[in-house]
Amino acid sequence: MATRRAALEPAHRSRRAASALSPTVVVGLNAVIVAVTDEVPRVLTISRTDHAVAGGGPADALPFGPLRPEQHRTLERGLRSWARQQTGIGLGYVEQLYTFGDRFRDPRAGQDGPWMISVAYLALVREQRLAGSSEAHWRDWYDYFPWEDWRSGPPTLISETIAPALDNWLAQASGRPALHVRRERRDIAFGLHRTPWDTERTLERYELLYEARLVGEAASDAGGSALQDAKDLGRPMALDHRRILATALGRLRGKIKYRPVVFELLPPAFTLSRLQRVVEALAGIRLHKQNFRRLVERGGLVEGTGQYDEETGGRPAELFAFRREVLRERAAPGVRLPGPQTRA
Amino acid sequence: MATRRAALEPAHRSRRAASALSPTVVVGLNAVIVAVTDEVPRVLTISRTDHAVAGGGPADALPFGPLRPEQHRTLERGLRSWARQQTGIGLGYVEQLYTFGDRFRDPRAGQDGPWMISVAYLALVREQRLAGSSEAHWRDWYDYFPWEDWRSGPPTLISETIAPALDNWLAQASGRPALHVRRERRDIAFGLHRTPWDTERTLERYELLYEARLVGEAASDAGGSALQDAKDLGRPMALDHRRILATALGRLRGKIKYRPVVFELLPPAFTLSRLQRVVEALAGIRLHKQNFRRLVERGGLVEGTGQYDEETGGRPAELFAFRREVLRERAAPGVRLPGPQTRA
DNA sequence: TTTGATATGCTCAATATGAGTATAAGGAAT
DNA sequence: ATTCCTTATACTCATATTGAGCATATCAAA
Repeated sequence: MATRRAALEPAHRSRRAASALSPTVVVGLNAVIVAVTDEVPRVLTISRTDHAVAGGGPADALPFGPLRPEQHRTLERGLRSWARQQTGIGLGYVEQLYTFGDRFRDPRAGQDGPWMISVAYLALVREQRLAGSSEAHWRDWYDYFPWEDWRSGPPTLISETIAPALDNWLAQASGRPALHVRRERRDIAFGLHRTPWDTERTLERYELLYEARLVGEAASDAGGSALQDAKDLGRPMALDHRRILATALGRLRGKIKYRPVVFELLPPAFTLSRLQRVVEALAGIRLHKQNFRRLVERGGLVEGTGQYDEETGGRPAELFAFRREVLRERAAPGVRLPGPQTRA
Repeated sequence: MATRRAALEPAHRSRRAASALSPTVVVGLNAVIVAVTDEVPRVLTISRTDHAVAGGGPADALPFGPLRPEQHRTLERGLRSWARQQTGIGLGYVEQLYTFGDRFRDPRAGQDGPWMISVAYLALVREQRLAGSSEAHWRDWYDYFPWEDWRSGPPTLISETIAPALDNWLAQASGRPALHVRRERRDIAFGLHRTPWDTERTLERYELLYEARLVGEAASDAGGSALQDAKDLGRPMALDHRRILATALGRLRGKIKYRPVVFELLPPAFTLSRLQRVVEALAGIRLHKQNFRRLVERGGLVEGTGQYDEETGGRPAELFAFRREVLRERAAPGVRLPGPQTRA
């Protein structure tokens, strides 16, 4: 309420002045809605035909809508509202990801378009059927980032396509220092030349590919046609939505290690194998089974329920549940990852 | 409100159309600028008299300014520009923190005010003299969060003031389940009842104190006078700036562990003791010296320069430098913290 | 009852960590 | 020059924690 003698204060004047100085900005809200089923991490996308994309065809987009100050009491509520409208899903766990503000976000608008900034959120849900009408689909996250899935070993896509293409990009560096910088970025991002693969550098990798014009969006953003020169690695998305998706993947991969967020993707009771498969799906690597089990069990993250799942096809597996008390006991209660599995 | 769709503005058609759908939002940019000197972590604040604060007096504020789409090419550039203008400092390392969007951010505005969202950034600098004119000051971070500094043991402030006050807040819970929730929040946030102190839960702690009306802002936001009933823990700030600061502290405490950001706060060459003191200042705890040294040295994070600092007052200390190659070698190259020091 | 799945237990060497003790190398006080 | 302080740096050692894998249990299907 206007308790603070708002109307009379000079501050009021200055506010009007302020907004005269700061023209309209449209705040967009984007949702990255994630679920995992059958070992595949999925993200909820909308087919949008009304967006200017390379080729003019429809493109995958994230659920999205502008903030409506008069309706949405907070950013997060606005986001939930848009998500429900466009996908029929009510979100549970939601966290803010990042705010993207780049004048050239929307290639249609150009210099004169309204400034658009996007506040992106990550939401975790248990997969559910999508309510009728919409054009929403669950898609395999790795359709967009095929190079991120190392569960069956180092992707040949990297060694056969990406690495050579980046060599080319390297060669285009102007000057020795620039070359050195590019080489280091490449090696660190893609784990080349005895650098370890870091599962969390998803954004760095996507942005590197963008810069090297190896993803479709790079060509179309620059006004060119995507279909000709770009190698088109992975499935493209509308606007900068794939960048947002890359941010989300990296964040989620990091977060599962120190906060018990995986459980948002699982039913209340689950087998340790299932838990492991969900973690593997997100992290994009395989883990040593016995050590994984030791880590989550002895780390106090889960506890057996005494119930068993008979559907395993082998020895029945005990059903476990998230152990809430761990929040009191450990400072960073997440699924610590054991070293990756070496042999089959 | 006059601010809505400022009709006289030279707005482009497209922008006007867009803003018909989504009314004006002012995007604010806030900077948390951090430096560490002499074992004290400092934050750069501005004394603002023109803000409505409890008591009407001047309050500390973060460097702040609205986004100016026509001038600022990106959010980050806008931020740098405001920071330079208000503090005279050119920022180096900058990272986005969080976007706060809460209709009631500015208590003066109330329901009818323009929606204001704030994009907050964290910047790390080496402390420097402040250019003349401004009302900028370096302030001890712990002036705002005295309960966060555990370097000389568990603060008596917690046991003597906060814990009892929170007991009171507990008692006000309505119903058994609510009580249980509050008790768990309290214990986890403040490390009470054999729960460990988690240095990174700074935001949780501040928000808990806010909810329990133990910080000045809580009273003034609700329209009351701060000075009477609130215990006024720590120095208050304008608007929700202390919440932003709490977010920054938590983020920084987390980040030093897996990214080599501390070095942004240090000169190129430093002794291990100095490095340790900076880390301790940020983390708010003391660390075991020999183990700290082992961790950073054998972790490949630093390398000796062969130079020595003679000013130690004891045996001269070797000067070390950040070892860039570590970025290639380790996935999460940060200053891992050894267990806290137990004895003096 | 054998085979093929899984699940779950257990071992053992290699590292890493927590918590010190011991020694080195300065300056200041005696 | 010797004795104290002071800070830096080296080394130790018992105790976890990890990586890697073998071994056993328990189901279904052949």
